[in-house]
Amino acid sequence: MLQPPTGTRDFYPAEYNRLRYVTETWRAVSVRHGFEQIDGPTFEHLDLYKIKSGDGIVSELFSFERFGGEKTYALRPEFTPTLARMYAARAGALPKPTRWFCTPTFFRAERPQRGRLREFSQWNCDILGDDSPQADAEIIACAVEALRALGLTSEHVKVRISHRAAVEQALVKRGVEPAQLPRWFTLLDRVGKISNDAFIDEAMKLGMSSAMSLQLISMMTQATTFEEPTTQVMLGEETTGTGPAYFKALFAALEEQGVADWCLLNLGIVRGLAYYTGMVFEIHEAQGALRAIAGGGRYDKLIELFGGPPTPAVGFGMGDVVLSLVMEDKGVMPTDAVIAERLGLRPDAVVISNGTPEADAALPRVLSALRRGNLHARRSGKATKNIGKLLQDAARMNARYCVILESGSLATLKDMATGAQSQVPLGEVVARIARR
RNA sequence: GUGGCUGUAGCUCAGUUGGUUAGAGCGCGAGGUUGUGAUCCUUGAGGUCGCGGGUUCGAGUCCCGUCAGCCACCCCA
Repeated sequence: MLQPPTGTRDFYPAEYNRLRYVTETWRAVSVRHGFEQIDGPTFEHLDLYKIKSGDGIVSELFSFERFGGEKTYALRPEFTPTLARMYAARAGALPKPTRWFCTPTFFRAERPQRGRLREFSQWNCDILGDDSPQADAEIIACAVEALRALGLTSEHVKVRISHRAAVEQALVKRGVEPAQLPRWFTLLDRVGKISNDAFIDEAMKLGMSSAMSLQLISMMTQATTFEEPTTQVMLGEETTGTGPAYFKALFAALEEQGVADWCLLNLGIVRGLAYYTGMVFEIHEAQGALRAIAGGGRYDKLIELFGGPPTPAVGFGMGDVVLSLVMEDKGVMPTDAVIAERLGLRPDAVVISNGTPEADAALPRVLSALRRGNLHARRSGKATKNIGKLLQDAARMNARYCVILESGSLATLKDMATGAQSQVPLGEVVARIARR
């Protein structure tokens, strides 16, 4: 049997509904938070992705040339370059701030694993043209509210927040030269993955004492709430100037938006490469299982890099794969029937015949009258004339009503939830089932 | 991309030290009984045992390769 390509998924109806449940929740939450939906091409010029990520990105992409063509394209592995390109092209005409979201599919040529596929859906939410801590908090709150809407709680998942300036400050304070900072960020990203001894070895090669390194490890691995004294001490000690003031404002805004209890300060969240300029965050399962559900932060230099005007920006991405796994692990993924109902897919009526020629003849007419009346109407695909089995089929379809045709003019209308039945002339069936 | 584990029906799994036409439950289809979602009875379809080689008189079972899934690296935009 032919298999789908590595790391891709077939979506049969139940799986497709689960995906839609997630993506439609993303969309609804985005709209409620004042974001407008956009989209771009599924593939871009390969060079677009080198601008932000360098040549090293190429091996992670699905890139291709058209037969006989000369240009090299790549399936989109992320949205930010497209967003930056689109924003830069019309920056002068766009409102400040601009709030955009999208929920498309992306493609990465990585080796698949649990929670990591080669094709996935990802929600992106960005605020462009607003450099305030309130904007940072709104971005975090929007991500959290989607998780809340999907049934997750602050017990299930945690937002871990860091700030590049705070981490840089901590490094500089321990004698690190600014030119060495990129190498340090790479090393800090490995805290927890390599042993403390291995970390200290590497740190000593970069010229830091083991005592200082231990302090650093401790700071990077602590995840504390904002109220905790250690947090205040850490922020007071490790950051200067706007640092403590920034976090105070951020936390106040998170508090105002009712998501502060989901959030922790964890300076160990470095978020890989260098285009983040300020606050960075990741959302993880509370015990640290799986990969990040979402990640994002502030990238104030990126729009310029893509040829636009200087524009502060903050945003995040949230993929469907890890999120769905966490929802299933936490038992908050609704049943197929509940999802179908929430998506508006529950049949209003299933029409069945009692097997007489008159009723059989009336069935198609009743069915199409219901459909013309803007109702979701089905018939059973079963060949049997057994009323019990046909009702069972209607129950399986989770229909609101079953219309049992008794003759060419009369039907029994059964409310499938209550079991209540009544006799109804065929001409009144649509009106009786119509929702008010 | 590197290394390891796994692979029997749509799903969950049986399948003796290699031995006849590879099984079960659920699900799916058809029929029967009861004019009401249940129960029960009968019955059908669906597998070249992931795929391809090899060893053997004989391979679902052993070996190699390959593909896919999972795990650890890597990466995480």
